[in-house]
This record gives sequence, C-alpha cells and structure tokens, in this order.
Amino acid sequence: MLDLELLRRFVAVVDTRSFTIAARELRISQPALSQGIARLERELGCRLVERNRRDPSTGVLVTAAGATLLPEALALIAAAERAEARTRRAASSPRRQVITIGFSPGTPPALLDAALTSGADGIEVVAVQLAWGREHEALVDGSADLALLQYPLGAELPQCVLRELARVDRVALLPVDHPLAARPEVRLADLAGEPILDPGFEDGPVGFRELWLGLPRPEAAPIGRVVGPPKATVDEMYAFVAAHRGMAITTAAVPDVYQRGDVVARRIVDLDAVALGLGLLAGDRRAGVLRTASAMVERITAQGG
Amino acid sequence: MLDLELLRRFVAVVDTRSFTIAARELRISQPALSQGIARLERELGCRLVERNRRDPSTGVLVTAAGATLLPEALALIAAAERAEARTRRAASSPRRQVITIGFSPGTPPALLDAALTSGADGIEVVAVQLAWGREHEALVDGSADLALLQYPLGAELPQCVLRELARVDRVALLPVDHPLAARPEVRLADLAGEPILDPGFEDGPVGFRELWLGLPRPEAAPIGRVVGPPKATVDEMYAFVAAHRGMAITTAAVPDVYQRGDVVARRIVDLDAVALGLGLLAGDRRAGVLRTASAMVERITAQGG
DNA sequence: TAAAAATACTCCATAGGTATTTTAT
DNA sequence: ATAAAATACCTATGGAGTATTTTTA
Repeated sequence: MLDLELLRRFVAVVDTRSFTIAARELRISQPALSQGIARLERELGCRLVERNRRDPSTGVLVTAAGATLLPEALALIAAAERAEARTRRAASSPRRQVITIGFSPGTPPALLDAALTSGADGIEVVAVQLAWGREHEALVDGSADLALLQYPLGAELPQCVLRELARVDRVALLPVDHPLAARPEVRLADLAGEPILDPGFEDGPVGFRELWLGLPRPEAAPIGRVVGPPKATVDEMYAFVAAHRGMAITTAAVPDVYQRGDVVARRIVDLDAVALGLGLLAGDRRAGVLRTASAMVERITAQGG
Repeated sequence: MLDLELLRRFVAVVDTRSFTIAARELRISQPALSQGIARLERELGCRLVERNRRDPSTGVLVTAAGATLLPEALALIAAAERAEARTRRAASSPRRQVITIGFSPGTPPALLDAALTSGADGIEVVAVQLAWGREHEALVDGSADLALLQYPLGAELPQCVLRELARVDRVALLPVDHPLAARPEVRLADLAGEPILDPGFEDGPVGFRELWLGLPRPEAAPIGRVVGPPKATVDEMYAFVAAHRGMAITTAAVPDVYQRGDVVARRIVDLDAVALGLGLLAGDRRAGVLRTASAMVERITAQGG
C-alpha cells in the first residue's frame, strides 16, 4: 500500500526540482528524502524522477511514470486531508444524531411511544409514518434506519434483521350491520366468499400479502373477490368497510386505537397471530442505530412482559 | 497524514465486526491490530469503533466518526491502488512516449525537420500545425508540449520559456505589379499608408501583433489601413496579397518555401529581425519533453552555426 | 571545483509479536 | 467461565540523522 507521506515528498521534490530544497521544506534531512523517494520507487518498481545534477537550471526531472503518479498523488493527498477533516468534524459535531424509525399505519401507539423514547446519549429518534407495506423498502433505501412492522410469524425479510416484540391476533373489520357483526368472534369459514380489501404487497416480501387476505383458507371456505385499490391509511380502510365494499383483515391493535360506529372488529379465531417487530438492515454497523434498536427491544419486551 | 495501511485495517475490522477475525485476515496479531486502530484513532483524535464484547452477534460497532470515515477510506484505498497500477503501467508501457511540437505556418521546414528527428530513446516527436499566433495557447492548454514560434527579439511569453534558435528578417509580401516590387528591398517609409493584412493576435502576448504590422513606424510614414480578417494559412496570406487587397509582413523564411508568380517578397531593411525559437511551459518537469527540447536546441544551433 | 545526490553507518522510535490481564456476558 | 479486546513488555525492523563519498557540469 502506498505511503501518503512518501507521496507528499515526491510532490515536494517535483515542485522544488531539488532534493536539497525539498528536504529543507519538509523539515527532514536530504538523505532521508533521497531514501524516501527510493523507497517509493522500490515499492512501485520504477523510477519516478531523474536525478539531474548536471544542470541546476533544469534540476530534477519527472519520468513518464512520475508524470502519471503526480496528479494521482495530489488527488490522494487532498482526499486524505478531506477524509481526515470530515471524520474529525463528524466526531466533534455537537448536533445530535438523528435516527428515523418508520412505522406502518396500524402500529400500536404504545409501541411507537416506547420506540421514540429509546434514544440514548445524544441520539434523537424521529418517527416517520410509512404507507402500508413499505417498511422493507424504507429500510433498504435508507429512508428509515429502523422500522416497526407486522409480519407473518417466522417470516424473514431479505437483507434485514427482524426482532419480534409482540404478537397480535388478526381481526376482521365488518360493517356494523353485517350478519357476522353480531358474533363475538368469527372463523374463516364464516368469511367464505366475502369480498375483501386488496392489501397490496404484490411486489413485496413473500407471505405479506397473504397475511392480510387470511390465506390459506380452508378449501370449503374460499376467499371472496379481492377489491382494490389498496388503501394507504387506516382511515381509508375503515371507510372502505363502512361503505359495504367488503371486509378487511387487520390486527387487533388497530381497533384498540381506531373506532367508528359503523364498523366493528371481530377476532378471527382460526388465523395465526401476527408478529409485531423491529426491523433493521442486516449490514448496519452504526453504533447509534444498533444501540437504539437494542434499547427499544429491551424496553418494549420489558413493558410487554 | 493518514496511513492507508491503517485505513485498510479499520475497514477490515468494520467488515468482520471483530478485531480477532480481522487480525487473522490481515495476517497480523490481534494486539497489533488493536494498536493500529488505536493509532488511527489517536491521529484523528476520535474513536472510530466501539468495542462491544458483550454481544458476539453484534460485535464491533461503528461510531458516527467511523461511519464518516468508512466510505472515504474505501475510496482512498481504491484510489491508491489505481494510482499504483497506473504508475506501474506507465513505467512498463512498451508504447513510445509521444511529444507533440506545434509550429506556425511560416516555420522553416529545415527547423521542423530537425525538430522531428530530435526524439531520443523511445520518444516520438509529432508535429502539429497551429493557426498563426496560437502557439502560446497550445502550450498552455497542453495541446502541444513544445512549439516552434516566431517572436519579437527579447520578448517573453507568460508561463513559458523561450530558447532562440535563429533570426530571420522580415519581408513585405507585395503583388508582382506593385511599384515597390521592382526594388530589391524596401523601407518602412516606402510602405507608408499601404493597406496591410490584419495579423490577428489582438488577445495574444504583447508585441506579437505589432511584429506583423511593422510597428512602430516612423512618424512620417504611418501605417495604412489594417485589412481583416486574419488569415489562418500562408496560402490565404498570399491570396490576399495577390488579390491586391493589401500587403503583408512575414519572415524571409516564408518565401524561401512558398512562391507564387503574382506575389513577391522584399526585405524590409529598417525592421528588426524576428527571433525564431522553441517555446515550452516553464513548469514542465517531464524528462522526455525537456530532453527533447535540449536535443532540438543543440541540433538546430549546431547546424545553423 | 563546486553543487547536489547517493552512500555508509549509527541510533532510536516504534510497530509488531508473545504473554497476560481486563472486561463483559 | 468464556471469549474478546486491551495492556505489558520485549524485540527488531527500518526510518532518520550525521558524516562522507560520488558524480558531473
């Protein structure tokens, strides 16, 4: 690996056209400079300058190799100084580090509260609401450092790490005047053929679309028509159901927070629960992000247990 | 100055998330790696990684400063490797070094011939014809490494070095049916009021425009109308004169080579000679260029003397 | 002969290695 | 208790200095 200090000496020699003068400028002895250039030349396996003591007006000349190296050396030195300055600045910067946590519309507020207060020593956690099912995308494209998301039990997200924080049952959102609304809970068989809100996720990770369609269904109780387009907010989802366009499947956490007189939620007893967890990029090595994630997991699992 | 070797170690630690594993990969001992990172951190005055031995799944974390340095370090290492490879290639490249020598249209062929055969050991000299008066520009913008050019005696060219090779008298180009064409030579007084070809050079170095206008003139024999536009070639200059648009001043070297039945050249006895010389950038440190220039000067002055 | 760079030789700073301790889980 | 990083300590490489020689214009 090239030694930037030697490159700097090489530049000095070329600039001054003299080992003696360059050595004086560099505050080292002339022999040390000679040896330094020799060291660089030895590493590169070629001569960089032609020592020309005949003509003091001409001085030291640059070889073809030296002429090639010179601009690169200047660029490298400048880049190194920039890198050093930036690193120093990043370290001493008084501004707090900001970590963004994305969450989907159905996220329980308690979870979000806990997440927002998990920022430690100089770290501020900012929440960003994502569209349904955009959590993975947000992590990958960097628009969120962390994400609170719902996912099928045991599911994996490519390039991501998932830490399960809680589980919630799935519920069916139904119009209040729907025959099934009278029951305390429902089964998939009851929902056979019911039109259902399109959850989107066609291009998302495997299993996510099926989660909100309640698939797979028993053979005797097939899924009804899937009615699109997908909704971006909880509000839209409820409006869809209230308008008798169809039912929707969501988590029990949603009706805890959001209520409407014309829509009821009924637990679907024969569907698995949904995992509610924290996602982050598998390759993320940032101390602030990882520590915040740990703090969130610790805090939420503690309060949950 | 940053040590690229240490940056490479820093990258390895971040990549592997472990000092122990990184040290193994780098073929050094773990304490040597610890000390190396400590050295880098000491130089930068800040921590780059957080040693986290609690959780082996998490491993070493990157601080904000480290996150800033990481991409810069990768770029620096890549740039250094590129510079090294390029320099090596430039040194071992079998292709001959090409040096371009620019010349203006009036340059004596003997001079150009001598210049073209002055390339020594692996250096090829290529001639590039320049427009009148563009020699300085060509040197500065790098389109020519050397230039053969005419200039006022004792003139200087900014950022350039001029080596005088010869002197040539100035001549007036006149139509063959011009009254002065009958004389063997002319004086400025004879040329009073004659329309003259615009030599251009308005934005060129001082003294160059005046050279081809024959300025300063005696008060009693003022210059005539300057007729533009400037001509790019000797051919155009002769055509201008043959068409009775006006006279032109050039050097005695031009009619030596270029003759036309309807145009004659007459020496202007009371104008200084013009210097014919080799120009190159003052800051040029390339051995090939300087040696070729020396060879040219030596060869041309030898044959001229 | 005078300059500039290379070489000879010495010294010591420090990078790296081994052994060990510390630290956190 | 274990595994990982830090620390202690030693060694030796090699970079830098002084003195001198070589080179060439």
